[in-house]
Amino acid sequence: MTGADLPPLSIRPDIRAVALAAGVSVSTVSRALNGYADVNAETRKRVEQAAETLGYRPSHAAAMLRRSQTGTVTFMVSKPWTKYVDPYFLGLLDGLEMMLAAAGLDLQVVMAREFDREIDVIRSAVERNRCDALVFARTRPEDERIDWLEERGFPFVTVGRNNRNSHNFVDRDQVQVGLESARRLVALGHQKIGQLTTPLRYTYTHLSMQGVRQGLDEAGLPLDPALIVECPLSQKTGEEAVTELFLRGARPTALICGNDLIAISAMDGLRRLGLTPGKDVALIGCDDTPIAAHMRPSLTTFTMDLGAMGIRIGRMVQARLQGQLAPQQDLIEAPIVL
Amino acid sequence: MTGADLPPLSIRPDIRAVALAAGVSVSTVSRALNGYADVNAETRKRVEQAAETLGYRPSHAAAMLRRSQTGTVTFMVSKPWTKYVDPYFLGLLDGLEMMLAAAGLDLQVVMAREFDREIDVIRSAVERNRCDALVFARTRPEDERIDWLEERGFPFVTVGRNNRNSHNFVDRDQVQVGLESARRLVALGHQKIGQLTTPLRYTYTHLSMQGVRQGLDEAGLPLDPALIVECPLSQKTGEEAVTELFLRGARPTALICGNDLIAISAMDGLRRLGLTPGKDVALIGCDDTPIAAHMRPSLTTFTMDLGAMGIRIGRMVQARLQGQLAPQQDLIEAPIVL
DNA sequence: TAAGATCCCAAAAACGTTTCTGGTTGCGAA
DNA sequence: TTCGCAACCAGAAACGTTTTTGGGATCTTA
Repeated sequence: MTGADLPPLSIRPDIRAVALAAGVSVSTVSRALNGYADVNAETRKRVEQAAETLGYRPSHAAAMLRRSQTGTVTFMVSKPWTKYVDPYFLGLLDGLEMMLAAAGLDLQVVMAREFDREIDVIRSAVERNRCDALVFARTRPEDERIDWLEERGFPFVTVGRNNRNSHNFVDRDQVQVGLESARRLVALGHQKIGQLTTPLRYTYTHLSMQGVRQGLDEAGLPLDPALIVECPLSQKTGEEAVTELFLRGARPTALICGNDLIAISAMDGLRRLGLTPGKDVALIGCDDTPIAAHMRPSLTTFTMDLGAMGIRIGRMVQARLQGQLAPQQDLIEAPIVL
Repeated sequence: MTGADLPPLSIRPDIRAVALAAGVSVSTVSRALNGYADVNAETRKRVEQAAETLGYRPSHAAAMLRRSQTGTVTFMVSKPWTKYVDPYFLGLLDGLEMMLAAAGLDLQVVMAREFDREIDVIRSAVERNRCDALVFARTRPEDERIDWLEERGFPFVTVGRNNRNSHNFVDRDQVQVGLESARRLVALGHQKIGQLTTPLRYTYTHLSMQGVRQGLDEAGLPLDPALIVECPLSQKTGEEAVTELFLRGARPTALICGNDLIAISAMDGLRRLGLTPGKDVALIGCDDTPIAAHMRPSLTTFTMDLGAMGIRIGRMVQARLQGQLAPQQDLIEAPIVL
């Protein structure tokens, strides 16, 4: 007994160490711990016991190398639009991470800092094999990201649709949102209803506008293009839009806003013009940001269970990763909140 | 020529394939591509050329297995407090991701959904060897997470301090914030200055209060404990606090609020009591959430460059990962915004 | 009792890198 | 010429799993 062959103490235990301790082979340990069927119940217990007492943690890298997968899904956030639309982001991430963690998957976050780099970021992520699936939002009617991924058969889920909708997505029922907005304002007697829309490059903007159009149609009201302004995603976006609107002589009595920030900054714009928001011009928002609830006048908006949305995305990712190829698509309702 | 030995087409090329194409050994390819010195310039060029034309992407899993590291840093977000403090989160993540990406590191996000699970989440992350470093916020004076990690020598950076400060951290200069808040209100003639603080379990709350106390001292004003209410991180937090304050008979003429949401909901509370925020009771916030800028009355608050903060964190992580052991600590200023 | 089946498990071959060890060249100095 | 040294590179041994292959028991069935 020289002691030279003693196993090193307090070092991360191998799968070999577990096998030794349990008195079985390495392969049996692997099968036992991974829940394969062809291992005796008692043997499995012995292995689990050994792993437990040794504090064995399988090496992720090794497992992933062998299985040739990564065990992570990547969420790409497009920076330019998130700065002012934060709440959207975290709630979603929360639900998503919960589902993924339960499935043993990691969540990675990458940022696309410029609009036209989004495709590069995606390409890099999949070509370097850093993830098994992708999630991203702000889809466009013609979305090269979707095209590229579909072409390659790489798993992904989007928040929002494109004009083909042959892939996995989750989306708010934007048409319904637009429709309800219009109906509500019509019911209040408004005839000249304006729209401060989110950027037109995004699909959801068009869907929302489609809903509004439908609502106006129902009421026999015309759709006046002069009452529509596209708003960029900036801090004072609504204020500038309102100014532009009234400068060109349009006099809406109500405004349907693409999101809460547009609505809230539009209020500033109205005040600057000497108008009282909520009285002279009715406003309706969309998003239910936490702070919006404290605005005066209070803002009517549409809420959404982002956590639930994230969970559904997580489920879709999982299903897709388990080989389910038929596209899953989910529209979630966005109840109005006064 | 049977064709049987033809290399398979359109399959992910090996490092072996590159070696073959470049007419050099596998190890040379590795050293060439990883920028080692002992490889002839011309050879290196040939290797890079071959890798390029083959579209070679090294397998992350294999490299990480061999190097026995993960190439990712994990950001833990504690859910309970983020729901209403979103902006804090994304800006930080943005800067951090930028630095990490530049260093070839991945950013992973995990959520701690319950307060007392934070340590479990951290333990799991490091024990399962899923990351090379950790980042988290909401530090407490006695923070078991910090203790645990320090004990183990695992690299990490926090947003915020504990009562020992022997580790890497980035923080806003909270004392300064409190001090300036108090000075400002004192200068406006206020004598009875209340505080609606963030939860006392966090270090930054105490630092901020310390600053306020210092400001009051300077002016020879007493610190009245009856004017202080601790606010949980909820939607109506400030409103409830104000109600409690006035119910117990305290009549502050100014309120220093721990964050913008507290301040904004406190306005609601004041209105409910028949008081006019900004006139009857002055308010001062902290955080500069994007929407707060549109409040009426407008809110004085403290801003912070979160992106820069994230970048500094990223730098610290990198330095630590490269073996720099001396703790780096950074206080960033938080200018007041009216 | 022999012949399959069935149930477990061991051995070994991957997975694709990095790094350690050592060997071959070419060159200047002894 | 010989030796030593530097520069460059090849070979092979890891890294820690999973999965394939195959084989020895044990159990059924005829």
